[in-house]
Amino acid sequence: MAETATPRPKTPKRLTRKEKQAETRQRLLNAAERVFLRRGLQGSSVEEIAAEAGFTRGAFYSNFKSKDELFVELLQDRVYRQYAEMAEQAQEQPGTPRDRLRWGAERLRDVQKREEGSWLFRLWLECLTQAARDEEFRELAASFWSGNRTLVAGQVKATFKEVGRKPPLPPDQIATAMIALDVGLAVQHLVDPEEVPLGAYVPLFDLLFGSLVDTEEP
Amino acid sequence: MAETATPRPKTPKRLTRKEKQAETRQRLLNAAERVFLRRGLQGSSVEEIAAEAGFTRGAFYSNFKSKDELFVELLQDRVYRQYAEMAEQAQEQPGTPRDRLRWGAERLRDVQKREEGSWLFRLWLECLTQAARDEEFRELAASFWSGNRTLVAGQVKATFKEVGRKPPLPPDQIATAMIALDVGLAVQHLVDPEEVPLGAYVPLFDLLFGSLVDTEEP
DNA sequence: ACTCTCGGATACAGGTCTGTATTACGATAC
DNA sequence: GTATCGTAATACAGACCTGTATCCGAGAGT
Repeated sequence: MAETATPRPKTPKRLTRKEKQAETRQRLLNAAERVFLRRGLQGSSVEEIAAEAGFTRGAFYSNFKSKDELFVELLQDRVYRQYAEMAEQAQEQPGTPRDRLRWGAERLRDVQKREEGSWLFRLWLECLTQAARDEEFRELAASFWSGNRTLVAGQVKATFKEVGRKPPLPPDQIATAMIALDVGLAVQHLVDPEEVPLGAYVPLFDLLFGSLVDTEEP
Repeated sequence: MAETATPRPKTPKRLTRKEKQAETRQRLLNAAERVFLRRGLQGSSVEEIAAEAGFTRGAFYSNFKSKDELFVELLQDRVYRQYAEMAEQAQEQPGTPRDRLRWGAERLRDVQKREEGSWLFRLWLECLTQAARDEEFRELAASFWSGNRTLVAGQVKATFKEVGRKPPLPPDQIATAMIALDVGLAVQHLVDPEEVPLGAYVPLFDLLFGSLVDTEEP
């Protein structure tokens, strides 16, 4: 019904071919995520990924150059989407600096709580391990965290300005510490969810960073 | 010539056979460490490990049941040795609680600085990634960190008692945070040594945890 | 309708890995 | 000196994986 209503005679459905391929690509990416999670990056075979998506290797190789390439694309897609979203919302949070800090901690906690976020974290771990040996992956990880750090550092700086205090350390070092706490808690929670519950996120962020941004000195 | 000089007729050199095998084992472990570091856990083959040690697969299989078993033994051996040493020394550190905190941060930093420690950390990462998918590895990692956490928590508790203050959060949560900071900094440093230098360790630990244990409130 | 194109399937060549089963050789014991 | 024992070497069977090269069939253009 939509076709006849289209006024343009030139491109009624011209994308069908491309669209179909794009869908294949997406199915491969989704399948790859599942396979990577259960086999690891090195442990996954192109064959299994293709099969999981309902294709053969032929489809894979006509869409991607290699397994690594697919992995990088997958990770960038997923991670940037999630973080961009969070960064956006952070800007417009109301309340005192400390409130905003707690809000941020809650969000980081929720990311781990949601299955989707936990998957993502595991993929990151995969990337990290590869990064320990492989320059290309190291740069990927570095550029991602560098961007993140800059972002957080910006917020830290702005916050100190807002409360009219001088940061006790360079903002990017404080940002590094916040990221470190996030990563470190996530790692420990992954390994031992009982002993390191996600509930630890908020009180710890509040305890360690809260006093830095309080308007009042105790 | 040495034989005739031996006074004991019963056990002149009875261990030679066993000792030799023990050496083979050690050589395999050392070789495995090197191979794991350049290929990863999954990426390493039994063949390569054996070859690196100057043996064939035959030697491997008559000493270990599987690659995973060897890995676990390797990691436990290396890690426990290092941490045990540090924990021991920590007990007998002089100075104020804050001094001891800084000393601890310096030690954690130095572990990453020394090549040996950085290797160890990479092996841990390998284990961690495996732990994301494999129950057995998860338990290994969990038990290790659990022990560590208990240890640190004990120190935290004692320190608060010493300065006569009540911990703002349960000691084991604070311990979790300290471990998290260590892990998180190490990870970031691994990926991007320029942006996250090891020099950040001491000031950050001091900033975040120092005020908790000061005898004087500001 | 008639080709042309290209996404995906299939077949193939070559390589690597694991684990076991058998063997050889050197050290111990008698 | 000879028999024994056990460590490590070797041979082998089976599985799996990667890339490439080739083929087929369904949209797209005319």
